[in-house]
Formats: sequence, C-alpha cells, structure tokens
Amino acid sequence: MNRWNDFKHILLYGIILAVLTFVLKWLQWRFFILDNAIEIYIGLVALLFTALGVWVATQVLTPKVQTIVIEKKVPESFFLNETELQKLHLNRREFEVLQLLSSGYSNADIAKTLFLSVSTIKSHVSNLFSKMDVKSRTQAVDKAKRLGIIK
Amino acid sequence: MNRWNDFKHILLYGIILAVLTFVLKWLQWRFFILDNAIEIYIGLVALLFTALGVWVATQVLTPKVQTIVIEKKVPESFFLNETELQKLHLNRREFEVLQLLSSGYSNADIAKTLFLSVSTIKSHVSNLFSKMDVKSRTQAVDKAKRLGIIK
DNA sequence: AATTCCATCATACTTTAGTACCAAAAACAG
DNA sequence: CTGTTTTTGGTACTAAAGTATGATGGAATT
Repeated sequence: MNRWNDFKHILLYGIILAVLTFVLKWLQWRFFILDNAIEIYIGLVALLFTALGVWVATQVLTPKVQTIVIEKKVPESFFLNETELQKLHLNRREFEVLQLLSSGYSNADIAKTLFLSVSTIKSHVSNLFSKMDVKSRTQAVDKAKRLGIIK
Repeated sequence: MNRWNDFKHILLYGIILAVLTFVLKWLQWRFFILDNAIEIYIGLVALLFTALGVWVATQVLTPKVQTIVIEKKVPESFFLNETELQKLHLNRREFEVLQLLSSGYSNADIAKTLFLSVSTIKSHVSNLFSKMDVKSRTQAVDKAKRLGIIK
C-alpha cells in the first residue's frame, strides 16, 4: 500500500518531467528561442521543479510521530476482583443482595427491589454473612470493598 | 520566531538560485556550451531544484504530528473532599464516629474504641444521620464514600 | 454573666437487623 | 430419574440500631 503510494509519486514525477521536456523542445522548435532568453527558461524550470519537490515532499515524507503521555485519572480498577469473588462461593442472589447492601439499602428496601419477602432477604443476608465471615452489613460492605468485589 | 525561520529559508533559496544562475552563466562563457547540450543542463537544474524543494519542504513545513495518547493510571485521589466535609458541619466526634462506622464497627465497638458509653455513640450517630440526611449507618457510609469525605 | 455549642450519658421505646431452624418448590447436574 | 444446590419463604427469638427527650459539665463566644 505504502510502496504503491511512493511509486505513484515517482511515476507522476517522471511523467511531468517528460512532458515539460517535450514542451520545452516544442517551444524551441516552434519559436526559435533566442540564446539570451535561456535563463528565463531555466528560472522557470527551477521554480516549477522546486514547487514539484515541495509537493512530492509533502506527499511522500512520513509524518513525524509524536507520543504524548497523558495522565488520566482512572478509577482504581475497572474490573471487579473475580478471583476473590469466586473464593467466597456466593450465588447470584447473595451477590445481588451484597450490591444493594453496599448502596445502603435496608432489608425491606432490598425485598421491594427484588420483589421478594423480607424473610428471603434475611436468609440471603445471613448466608452471605457466614460465607463472608462477618457479623453485620457494615462489615460485609467494608470487606467487600476492600476485597474489590464491589465498586 | 516562526516568521524569521520561514524568511531565512526563502533568503537561502534566493541566494542558491542566484549562485546557480551565476555558475551557469560562467560555464556558458567559459566553455562555449553547445546548443544541443541545453537539455542536460535543464535536466540538471530540474533535478537540483527538485532536491532543493524537497529540502525546503522538510525544513519549512510543519511536520504532520500524530499524537498517541497513552492513559496512565493515577492513584485515586489521595486527599479527602474537604469542601463537602465542611458543608455537613460535622464536629470532631461525629467525624470520628463516621470513620469507624465505615470500617464496619458496631456502636459497642465504637464505644470501646473511643472509651465512651454506647449511649454517647448513639447520640453522635443520630446527630450524624440527621446532618447527613440519612436513615441508617449503611446509607451514611455509602453517602460519605460517594462524597469522598472518607476513603 | 449569659449564651451557644460540644461532648458526655441516661432512660424508655420502636424498629430493624440478625440467628436458628425449618420447609418446599425450582433449577440443575450426573 | 434422582440427588444436590438454589431460591424462596415462614416462625420465633435475640441483639443491635435508631429515635426522642432530657440532663450535666466544659469551653469558647458575646
């Protein structure tokens, strides 16, 4: 792709060179150009080919790559600690409950959110606590955050 | 600065043009160059000035800058949000209690830690809740963390 | 001296959280 | 199909949390 691009430019350059030479030759033959007008022609050619050189340069030259390192604040970790999560053997519901717990939900709130009875939530919460080896919701939330299993 | 740079190149270009014209003139006078050799000269001039054009282009033209942004992880904010903290008008004790609350401490734990009675802790906790406009310790912890007033 | 705020503690009461034990569908793996 | 795990729910009870109200003493402010 890049090679073809370069080659394209070289080809174009050659064609333009050939055409200009031909035009010059034709002008010489057509108008019997005077010897002392040769400088003007040379000047024109010089100008033209300078322009051509500039154009070729802009097209062919590889751009300078400038690497800028930007320090961006990234939350400590995008991803949850799956390893620690699996160690606890929490099932889907228990994990859901844990997440709501960390949002400050009461058992009644969680029950409403998940369309379950408070009894069920209490069961899940109790099982969650024993699996996490804690004794209260605040401890559970604290531990979960420190382990990185919830954000 | 940039203007002077550009001007410098234009000046250089002019000087080189003048010198080359002079050299050409000198060669014409010195060796009585033949008419049919003119194409060679023109070709040489074309080549030279193309090269010149390329060189000028590389020097003058602003390089195409390809910016690569690399995200760098920066540790979460070291400092607490003092502004939000002051808005709540928490006193020393209430803030202490809040910190212990977020570590999963029960009222009894906090009482033992601060050498106070559970009654006192309950008072502080109640005042804290009304100041923070929450109804439970888990809500308080969640709000405090979201506001960034505790780590 | 009076006022305000902070910190302490108490009592009484209500609500919520948490434990223990049980039970029964539902989902799922062997 | 059978045994296991998950999910659901209940009752009964205990522990802890949370509310309301009041009291006391100290420190700083006016």
